[in-house]
Formats: sequence, C-alpha cells, structure tokens
Amino acid sequence: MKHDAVMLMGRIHDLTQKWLRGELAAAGLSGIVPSHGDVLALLFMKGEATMHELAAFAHRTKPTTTVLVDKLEEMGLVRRAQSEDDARSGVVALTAEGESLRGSFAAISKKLASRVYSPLSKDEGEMLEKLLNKVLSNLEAAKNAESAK
Amino acid sequence: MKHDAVMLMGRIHDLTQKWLRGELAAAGLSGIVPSHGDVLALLFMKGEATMHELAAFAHRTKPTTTVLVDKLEEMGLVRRAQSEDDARSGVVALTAEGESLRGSFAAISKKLASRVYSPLSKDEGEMLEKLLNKVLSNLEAAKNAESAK
DNA sequence: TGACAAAAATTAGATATCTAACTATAATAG
DNA sequence: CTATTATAGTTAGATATCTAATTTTTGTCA
Repeated sequence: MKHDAVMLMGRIHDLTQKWLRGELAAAGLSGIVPSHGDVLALLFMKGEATMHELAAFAHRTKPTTTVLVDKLEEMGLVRRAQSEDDARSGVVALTAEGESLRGSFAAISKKLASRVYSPLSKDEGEMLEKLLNKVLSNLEAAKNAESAK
Repeated sequence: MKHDAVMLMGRIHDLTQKWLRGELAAAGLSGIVPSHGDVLALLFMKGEATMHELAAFAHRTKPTTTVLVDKLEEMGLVRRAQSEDDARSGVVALTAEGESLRGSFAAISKKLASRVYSPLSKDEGEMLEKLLNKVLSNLEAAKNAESAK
C-alpha cells in the first residue's frame, strides 16, 4: 500500500476540473467554471433558491457564492428577487436563457461520468463510490469532533 | 450507482487540504501550504533539484513553482544556486533550517494517511488505490490522446 | 558557422477562492 | 418592549493558481 490516495484524488480532481472548463468553453460558455455549474444544477432542480442554499449545495462560502451569482446575473442566466417573507433574504431564479442551457449541462455531466467511470466495471464503480463515501464520512466526522473542541 | 465519484473526490480533496493547512500552522509553519510541502518533499528525497523538476513533482506550473520557492527562500528553508553546466538553470537546495523540518513533515504526512485510511480495512485501502490508479491512468491517456489532436 | 528552434526560468496580469468585517433584518429572552 | 443574539447577504482584502509573454541560454541542422 502506497498511502497515496490523497495525491491520486488531487490529480483526478485537477484533471476533471480542467477538462470541465474546456467543455464549458467549447459549449460557448467561456468564463463559466464548474462552481457556476453547481449553482445552476440546483436551480435546474428547484427552479429557485436562496444564496444560503446555493452556497451549501455548491460547497462554497457565501462570499464566493455572491460572486458566482453576480457573474451568472451579468450573463443573463439568472435573476435576483427579494423574498416577500424575509427582507434580509433574496431569491435567485433561472431566466429563460438560463433554462435553455439545461440540456447542455446534462450532456457535459453525462460525458464527465462516462470519462471517469469508463475504465471501471459496474462492480468497481460501485466499490469506488462506497469506499469514497466511507472516507468522506470519516473525515467529516473527525472535523466535526474537532470543531466541537 | 450515483456517478458522484468526482464530487466525492472533490470534497475529500478540499477537506484534506484545509486540514493540512491547519496542521502546518500548528507546527509553526503558517503561510506554508501543501504545495510548499510537495516542493520540500522532493528536496528531502533528492537534496537538491531544478525548478523544472520541482514543478513536475508538485504537479504545478513553472510560474507557480517560482512563487513557491520564492517564499521558501524568504523563510530561509531553501537556497538557490546557479548550475555550473547550464547557465539557464538553477538549483534549489535545502538549508540547515529546511533540513530540520524533515521530521515534522514526515509526522504530518503519516497523520494524514492515517486520517484517510482509518475507516478502511487493509483490503479496502488497497482496492481504493487500485481503482484510483485505473481512473487516473485513463484520464491521462484521454488527455494525451486529445492534446495530440 | 550561423540561424532557428527548444528549454529554463521569471514577470505580468487575471481569476476563483477564502477569512474577516460590515449592514440590515429577524427572533428571542428578561 | 427593549436589548441581545442570530441570520442573510455583501464588501474588502489576501492568496494560490493559471496562461501568455519575455529573457536568456543551449542545441541542432542546413
């Protein structure tokens, strides 16, 4: 055992992120990065969401999410509105132009999965997910234990 | 199968990087990030190396490596010298102070491995490495095929 | 040998991300 | 009811990274 799983995951992460940027640019979405894709992914599912929800879903901080949504708004893909119940809170929703990208994003997402899983059998793919979930759960548990001091 | 291995690896990568920064800071090395650790790791093995070698080993670009080495030099952990054979080329070497950190880095590295592998059996750890290597090899092959047009 | 391509490194400029601090509103407790 | 605390979001400032361009030196080939 080489104990190099962290390094291997880091490399895979780098390569997939870089590939995704290329695919997005090729789809006419240059300037859009994977994190923007995560924001849009939640909107494709829910129609609209608060900044708080988007940040949690994309695993980014709130300031980062502000910047991500700013960019998507400039590009005309989403629109901000005020919540009626809570004056602090805003709601982000897809525009028609944003909605029109649903298919492109689904295609890129499918292509990514196929790229990563293609060298694995069905059993191996399932095993990989199981092992990664184990590792991740354990890291999150350790983190929570430590932050609770 | 959820086809979420990429997302899982991204999360694990984020958490381990953040944890590493905390450990480095706790060891009195605040400002040092994991990439600096990669640079030092090669120097611990080889004693000295060119910028080119360091960049390849750390999987960073040359400009990034320049910045990393600048910082380590400011902190007094490494020293630059000119190569005798090739006037273009420099050689980066550990100082005594840099060398003195070998033990701390080894300890952190061991702690990281234990953190990640602890929820897995020996067989599972080996399986995870095997699957990650398969995925990574395939991605690198695909990338090379594409960049060769 | 002399021009041109390849290689080592740096500089310049851009960007995605973070933490910390701030503003404004809502909820809660005495 | 008022004072404190919590929550939603943005702004400000810092940093690690990248790509593109530049400089300097080496190697090659006609």
